[in-house]
Parts: sequence; C-alpha cells; structure tokens
Amino acid sequence: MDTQALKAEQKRRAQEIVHVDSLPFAEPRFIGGADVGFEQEGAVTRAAIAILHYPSLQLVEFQIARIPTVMPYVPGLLSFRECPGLLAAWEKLVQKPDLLFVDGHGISHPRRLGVASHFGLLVDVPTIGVAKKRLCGQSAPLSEAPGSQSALMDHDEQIGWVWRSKARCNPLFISTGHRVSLNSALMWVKRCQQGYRLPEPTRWADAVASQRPAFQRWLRENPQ
DNA sequence: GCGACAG
DNA sequence: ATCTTGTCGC
Repeated sequence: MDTQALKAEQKRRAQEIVHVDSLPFAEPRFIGGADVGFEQEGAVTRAAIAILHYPSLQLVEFQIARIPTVMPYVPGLLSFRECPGLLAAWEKLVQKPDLLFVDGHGISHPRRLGVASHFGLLVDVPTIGVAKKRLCGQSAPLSEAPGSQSALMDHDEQIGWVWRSKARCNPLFISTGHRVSLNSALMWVKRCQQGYRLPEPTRWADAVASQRPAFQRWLRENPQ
C-alpha cells in the first residue's frame, strides 16, 4: 500500500468533483443510505445500501455485499478501504437511488476526497457525506438547541456543516459528496430527518447491516 | 517535536 | 469499525 501514491490520486480525483447541484430531478424519487462495517476481525467487509422512497421515507429495498477486505483503516484513506464493498452492494441494487447519503465525509477531507465523494465519482451519482465525527476543519461552537448549525471551515474555505440533528446528541458533519452543493446537502439531510440523530437513509443502512430490531420487523411485514 | 486522526 | 450490560436522563 503506497500511501503517497494514494494521496496523490485523491488530489487528482478531487478535481473531478462537481460542487454544484447537477441533480437530474426537481425532487428525488429514491434516496439511498450507505454504510460499511466489518466482520471476521476485519477480514470481511460488509457494505449495506438501503433505498428509501421520497418523500415518504419508507424503506423499499436493501442490499448487502460481503467481500474480502482490501486495505487496513488509515485515517484519510477510508475510501480505498470501503469503496470496493460499496460497489459490490451498488451493483446488486434493482432500484438505483437518485441521491445517496454515505456514512463518512465528502469534501470535508484533508485532500477533499472523503468516501462520499470518491464513491459518488465512481458511480456518477449525487452523494452527500454524513459523518459522526470531525476529520478536519474547524467550526464555531454549537448551541445546545437541536437544529443549531455552524459552517465547517478549513482556512477561508467552507467544506461542510456541523449540525445538531437532535437534542443532547453530538452533531453530524454534512458535506458535499458529488453533484450536490453544500447548501443542498444540508437541505436534503434535513428533509430526511425523522427525530433520530441520523437521517433515515443512513439510519436504515445501519439497521440493515446490523440486523437491528426495526429492520427485522420490516422483514416480517414485507414477505418475499 | 506534539497532538489529531471519518470508519 | 468492533468487543458488550446495565444504567443515567429526558
């Protein structure tokens, strides 16, 4: 694993990211959520993608792919570890989403190519990064009130938003993945908020991957 | 040199 | 990310 070469590749690919809205829809019909986890002590990569109908936010499809892990976790190089699994899950989808939320950062990354951006480029789909922790950049302190937000800045450049999606919960870090502006990224995430810390697409992807009770209940209510 | 560091 | 029960607080 040549770290320097991978970093150079990130800088190169980051220039291909479309930072403005080039969404082929006035309103998306399907929004997806993607999440990656690991099994067998990291030897197996498990990627899950959940597809929700918009604006009902009802789960309509999910796919899980398991492949041999290709790389160790290195902060800043996450996409090289997670994209192979995400691609495998993506190819299994019957209904591709118009917009995809990815667990992790988009352009709020040292070289502006977080997993949400990298995957968006790979499959050429609009993506938004929804991360639970900061990777880089700084922001003004957030108030305790749910809904409070602050721009995530790297010097003079805004690379994302820090948004308290729910009271008494740590904020989320939202950023452009690909083909979605920063303002729209935050807007779509807000429109998929249903009272939990994570927006529905990402929340369902996690529930599917981890076999959460809510997902098991959905399976029972949706035979076949 | 020291601390930070998505999942 | 993952290993894991109860527990504190709204």
